[in-house]
Amino acid sequence: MRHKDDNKNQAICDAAIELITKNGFADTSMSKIAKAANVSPATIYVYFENKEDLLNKLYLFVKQEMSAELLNGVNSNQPIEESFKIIWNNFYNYAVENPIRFAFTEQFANSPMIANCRWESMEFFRPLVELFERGKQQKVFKDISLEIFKAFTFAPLMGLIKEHLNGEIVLDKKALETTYEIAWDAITN
Amino acid sequence: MRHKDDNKNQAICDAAIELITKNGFADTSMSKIAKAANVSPATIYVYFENKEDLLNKLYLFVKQEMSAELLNGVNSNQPIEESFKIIWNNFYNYAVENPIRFAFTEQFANSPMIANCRWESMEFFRPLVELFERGKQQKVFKDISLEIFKAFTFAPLMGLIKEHLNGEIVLDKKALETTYEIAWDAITN
Amino acid sequence: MRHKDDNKNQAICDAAIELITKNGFADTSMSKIAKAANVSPATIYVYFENKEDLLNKLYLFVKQEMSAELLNGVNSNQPIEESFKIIWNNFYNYAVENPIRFAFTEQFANSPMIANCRWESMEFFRPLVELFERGKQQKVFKDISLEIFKAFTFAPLMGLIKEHLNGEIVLDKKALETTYEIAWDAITN
Amino acid sequence: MRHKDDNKNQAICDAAIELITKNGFADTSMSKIAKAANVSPATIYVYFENKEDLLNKLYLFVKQEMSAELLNGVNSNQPIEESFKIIWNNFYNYAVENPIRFAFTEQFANSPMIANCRWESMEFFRPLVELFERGKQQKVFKDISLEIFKAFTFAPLMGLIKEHLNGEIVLDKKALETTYEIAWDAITN
DNA sequence: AATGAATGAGGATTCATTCAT
DNA sequence: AATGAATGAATCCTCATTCAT
Repeated sequence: MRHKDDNKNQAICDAAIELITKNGFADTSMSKIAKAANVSPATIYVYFENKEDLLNKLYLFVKQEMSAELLNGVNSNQPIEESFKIIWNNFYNYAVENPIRFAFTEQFANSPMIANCRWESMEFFRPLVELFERGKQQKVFKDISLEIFKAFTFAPLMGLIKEHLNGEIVLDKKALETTYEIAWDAITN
Repeated sequence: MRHKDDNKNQAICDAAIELITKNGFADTSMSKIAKAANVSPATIYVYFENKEDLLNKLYLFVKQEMSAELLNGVNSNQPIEESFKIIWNNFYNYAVENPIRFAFTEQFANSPMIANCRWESMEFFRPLVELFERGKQQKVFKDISLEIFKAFTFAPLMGLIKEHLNGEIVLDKKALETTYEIAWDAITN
Repeated sequence: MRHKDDNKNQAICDAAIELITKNGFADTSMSKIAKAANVSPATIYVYFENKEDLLNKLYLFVKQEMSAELLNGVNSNQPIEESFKIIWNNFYNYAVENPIRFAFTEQFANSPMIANCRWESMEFFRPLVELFERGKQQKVFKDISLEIFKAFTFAPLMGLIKEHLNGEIVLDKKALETTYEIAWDAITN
Repeated sequence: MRHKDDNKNQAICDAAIELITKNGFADTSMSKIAKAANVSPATIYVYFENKEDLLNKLYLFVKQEMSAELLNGVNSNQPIEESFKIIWNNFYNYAVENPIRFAFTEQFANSPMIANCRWESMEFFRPLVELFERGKQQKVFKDISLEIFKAFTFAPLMGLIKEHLNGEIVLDKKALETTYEIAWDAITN
């Protein structure tokens, strides 16, 4: 018996993410993924039940990876603002260093495929939610809902990053700092 | 020569938007659109060159319709804030009253299909851009770029509306007001 | 608008029946049928919903055709025996002249695909059932069920015809006559 | 060298027969057989050369088993009629107690897969043929061919059993007796 | 203008089989 | 002997589009 080849699995995932990001869901077929991954179409079905399963696992995988990067350097002994700023920069860095994966999650999140798969319900985003709660308790953050919090922190950041990656604007460190300040003011007392 | 039938055109557009929003691009074929519009597949090609053309025209059509609604009641003699607030509420009302069209544009905007089709380059969004410029000149708005302006006004609002339409939160008039205030503070001096 | 081409329909049916008879269900794919019928695979789906639909319609079509041939020359004013003998010979002639269609129905009838599709429930076989009932009333036939009647008339005949068509035996007019007499004796008082 | 495992062989055969009977040849793949037999697909190829080999061996295996049951209690010192009646009842009992295997052989026999595999050529059915010859010599049976003999004995019986197993009729001991009498009369002087 | 028929190309998935352990 | 991984070929079917009317 052969054992499953982790390289193959990774090759399939990478190929799928890249193709989807470049050409969209509609134009990304299992055969194309297979070809890009240098694998037989049938082999994909050794690792994933079907296309939907592949897509879902892909999304979860990237989100998980992203969340790990996001929380890099964060701990609960830091002042709220320090943690927040680290996350803010981590987010920017992850997106800029992994533009394809970032674009992939954005496209995925806005498709009807995973309407029911909420951000904060994911285990690996919990630390972020807890940070927010702690900030509220410490009266650092305004008394607003998590959703409004996100709406004035990550939503603007993500929008700007998208435009940056599309080449529509340049979001350099300085612009990032400006944006950070506006966001911070918007959510703090 | 007979005239093209506006009803048919409209039926095709409506069917396409609804199907795409409900099932995604990948599951929306020309035949399905035709069937949903009570029209022959061949008929679609009387009104649109091909699928890509249909999709693009669809997007432009909805965006145009949306922009008209957005500016409803706005004129350049009003104070900046009044105009802005009207637009803010128009946006909310349009999205809530046309959830399918709103979801359609969101899905479309995040797909690679129209990466090169910028918002403010569209003729019909010009009044909004002009309002922003006027606000900056009058020192009402901070001296920030249009993109940052959007990032702290429409981006948060759209995110919250999406969650509202998905049933994840309730964005009532009161919550809308709260959000408005945060946004207004974020972009004004 | 083009109108449906009866030749195409017929070509598909003929090709399907021939392939199935020659190679069996398992080896008869839609593409092979299409190729044999000189038609695109997609064209089959203009005439039939899917493979199952094609197969069922095929079976009904052949059975109907067969029943029409069977009753050729039969009328309710004839003596029972005359009618019966005509049907007997019609059956033989049909099978010998249409060996492929005959083999097709036999293969089909013994597959689990149409377990629920009973012979005599088909409208077009009714006259045969009625002949049997009349014969019983007139005390020509024994007082047995329709199933037993079939078991000693058509079942033996079909079995022998199959062997004849397979080249295992020769069922000439004389042997047919012998068989007829045994069958007739078996079911009559 | 380890021995081949008879349990595995049996499990594969049973699974194959059941699946084919339930779903037909077309829907019975090697993987499905393997899964149903709790065995790896590759394991099947330890016991059988390929799919065709498996199917043929399956058919022969069941036929052999069946013939052994058929002749149970028969010996050449009995009167012809006694032997015949025993076989008749054995047949019925086998079919009713092994409906799946019985249905399997029927389906198989009517498919083009084994068109060339004649009944009486099989070694294990020889005693039955010999009984027939002896009956003819003793002038018990009519002077008819083996095929006609079968046509009025086993063919009717098999047809009725099939309908019985399909739930279309009830073939109880009494009906079986009636049928037996008709058959016996049909083939005896 | 409008349309159902027609189609080659391609969709997702499963096939029978072999490989490497 | 036994097996899960691996696969090219084939499965059914749908696609975007064009044709003929």
